[in-house]
Amino acid sequence: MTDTLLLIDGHSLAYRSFYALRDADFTTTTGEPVGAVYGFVNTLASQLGRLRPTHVAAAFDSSRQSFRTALYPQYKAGRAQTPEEFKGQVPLIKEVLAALGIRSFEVPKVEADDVVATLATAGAAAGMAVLVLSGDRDTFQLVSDAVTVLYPQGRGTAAEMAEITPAEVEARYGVTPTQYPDLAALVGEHSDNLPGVDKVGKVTAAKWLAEYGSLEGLAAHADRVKGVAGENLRRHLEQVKLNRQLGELRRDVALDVADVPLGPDLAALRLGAVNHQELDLLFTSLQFGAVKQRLLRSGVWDAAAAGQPPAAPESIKPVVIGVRGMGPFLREYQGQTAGLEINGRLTPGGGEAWGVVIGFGDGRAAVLDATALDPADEAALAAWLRDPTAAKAVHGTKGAIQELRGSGLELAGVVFDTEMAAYLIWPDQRGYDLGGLTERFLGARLAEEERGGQGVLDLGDGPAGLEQAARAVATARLVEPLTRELAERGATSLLVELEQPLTAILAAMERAGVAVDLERLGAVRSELAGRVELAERDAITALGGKSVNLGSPKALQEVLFNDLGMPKTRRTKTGYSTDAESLADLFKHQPHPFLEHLLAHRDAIKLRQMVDTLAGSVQDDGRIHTTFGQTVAATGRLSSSDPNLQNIPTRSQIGRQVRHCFVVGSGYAELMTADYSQIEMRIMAHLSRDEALIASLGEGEDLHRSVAARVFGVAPEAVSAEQRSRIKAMSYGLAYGLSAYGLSRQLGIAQGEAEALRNDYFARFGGIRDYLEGVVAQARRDGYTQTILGRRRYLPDLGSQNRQRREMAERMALNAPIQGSAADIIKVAMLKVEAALRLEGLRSRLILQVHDELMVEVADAESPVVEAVLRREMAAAAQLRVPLTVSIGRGASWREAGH
DNA sequence: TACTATCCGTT
DNA sequence: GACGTACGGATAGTAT
Repeated sequence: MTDTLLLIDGHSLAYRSFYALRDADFTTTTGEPVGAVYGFVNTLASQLGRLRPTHVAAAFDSSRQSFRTALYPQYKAGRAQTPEEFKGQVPLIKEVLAALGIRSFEVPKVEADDVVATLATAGAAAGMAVLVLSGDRDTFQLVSDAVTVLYPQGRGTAAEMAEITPAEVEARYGVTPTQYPDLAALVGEHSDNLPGVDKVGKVTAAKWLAEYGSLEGLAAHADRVKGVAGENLRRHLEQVKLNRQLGELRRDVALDVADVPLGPDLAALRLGAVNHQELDLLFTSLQFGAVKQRLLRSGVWDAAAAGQPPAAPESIKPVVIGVRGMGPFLREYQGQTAGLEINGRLTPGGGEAWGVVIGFGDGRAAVLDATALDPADEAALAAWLRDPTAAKAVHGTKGAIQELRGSGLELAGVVFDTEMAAYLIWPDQRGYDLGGLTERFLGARLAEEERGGQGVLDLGDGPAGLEQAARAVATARLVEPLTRELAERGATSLLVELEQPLTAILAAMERAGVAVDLERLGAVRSELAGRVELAERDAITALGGKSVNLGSPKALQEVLFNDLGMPKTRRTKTGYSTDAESLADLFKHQPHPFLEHLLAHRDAIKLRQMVDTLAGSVQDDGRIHTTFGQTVAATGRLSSSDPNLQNIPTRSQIGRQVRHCFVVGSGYAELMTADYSQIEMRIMAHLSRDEALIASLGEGEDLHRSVAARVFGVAPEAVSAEQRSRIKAMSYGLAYGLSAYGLSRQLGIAQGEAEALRNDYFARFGGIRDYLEGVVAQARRDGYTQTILGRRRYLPDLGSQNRQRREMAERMALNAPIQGSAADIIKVAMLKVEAALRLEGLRSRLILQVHDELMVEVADAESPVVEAVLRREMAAAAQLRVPLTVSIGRGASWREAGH
């Protein structure tokens, strides 16, 4: 099988993509233009899939200056300036290529074409089939039996690629590829600012070359050429010779690939492993949702892997043993950490397990059908699973706990969660699939199921269960490299002492759930449904009977900006914004009743939908069981989903009615919530050591009033409501990296006024200013921010040339230590509270966490001691330079227990 | 059916 | 032209 080398003229392809998509307003939500990157990657994806190369490289121009401009300063003169939006995208393209394991070359003083020519020549000499992807006809001189140029036909990124073979060059130009530069020199190239011979096009040029063999031959006999064209030739001969010299591609460019006697080391260009982490990160920031799948679907990396054993990842092909051998098998590996993989399914607050796979680093695995074990085996398995001294590694412990628990099995002794470890290493990633970790850390791939089936496992040595077995083995093998990686980042104790112990608590909280009063929920629903109808009727009336889909931003734009002729609002990707803030602005200018009814409708319909979802989430036990995400939020917070119980309304009256539907369950006396008061400002005080802020956080003071008093230089009692609310917005804004502009908008004041407020604030709280400046500087230096427990967030964009990306990263740097430290603290508190509740032998249980708040379902008569536990343990979760204060609420519903 | 865009709830 | 973090989730609209 011949190796195929694909060479990409990066600049040419990127430029085409740029112009093809520049009018499409192809930007991220932060406004960064990414059309060229998108077009490039898509073209790459389709061409890789079609051409299936084994080796790939790309070349870029290093600058406009090259040996050609040195020879002929007017070379390519007159071309428009390279647009800035384009320049900014080239590094991104290179980053994508790098993540895909594709080398990019950029060599000073030569153009991308010369690099391509050098590699093409070397590839052909090495017996490879060479494909050159370029929109520059100069590359036609490279065409040979071994080298084919793929030349885009027409515009756009979906353009067909013509395959330029020697025959195709002949057909198009009537010359051989070797003669092509001679022809080009005669005809000239307008875009390169190279004038050709007047009256000479490709037909005449080809005729001459056929007659004299080459430009050299033609020049030697120029006097014999007849007609006006002949005269023009003689007059322009020097220019033609120069053209020829400039058009010749260099094939001897020194490249930073190890040179072997015959040229560059092409083995280095072989497709290898994709850096999924890097790629995911890039595509997330570029907001390329589906592009990765399209890319990887081409399968060339898989092909590369299969075709070349030494460099390619090997498959983990476990040796699967049968159930009968389980006992001896486990004894054999006593003391070693087992990889545990559960075959099962999750349900709200629980799950079920039907298969258990136990694998070890040496590649052997036991595949057990949990539903068909004989009693002795079942007891042995259950004992092993719950044995805290039998060390296990699991990818996603919480899921395993829930599935096993649903089948009556207890899990203990998990010493390492590979998913959690990966999260602590790269908290910004979207997900942490085991296959990706296996590739990244083991250079191997998971063996795939050979027969279609999930479901019940075959016993023993059949192919079924192979994938699970491979996953168990991979999990065991990942422990060592991940442990090393964690240690290097100082995250070992976060994993072992914080996150892993927390997992069991979260599992129990999910299992417990929150009781719901469905009757009450139904009443709220009715009220909301009434509001929806009323608002809809009123809205239509306000439009004079015209019916419109109030849920469609597009339809609303039509009504607002065309029918009603309202002034245009903030621009969005698809038109003009119709969000609540914009509508409020419109109402100020033009108080049309439609706007009010629209807002009322939106509120009501959203809430009604939320209520419906909640009602639908109530399980047979009358409770809602959320799922907590422990490896989702980049700052270290938990997330909640299916349903999300961390965004239940609390601000509006009707919203609080929804909270009133979450109630204490039967067998319990009341709900108790415990909030950290202003935890983010306390962390700010701790981290900044600002004396004034520390003083403002003294016992029993109203923080915002106290800060306002200091900023405005008045007594706390003299602070007006307005002053207090401005300072509150200012304080919280700071923790998020707020700008003067943002502050002015939020407070509805002039930007200058906001600026002045900010200056006053910092004049009194200089420590905060110094801290905030320092935190960004340090993050830029270290590459990451850190929380009080050493949780890191890596922010490579702090060094970005792109201002929007950089400023976004700066705000993340400001916020991550604060939000993340708060997350650390409440996680510690959860461990301490749980331990104390168990120690005191209480039946009360943690059931919810909402970032700075814990909810406990309190058993009869336990209320005082639970309150004491919450106050004591939450306050003791961290020793800051200011006290951690906790406020407690209690009642029969969340609303009553709330604050 | 899968994905993006917009909007909005919480902290 | 953008301009406060971190999420989950709904609907509408479009692409496949």
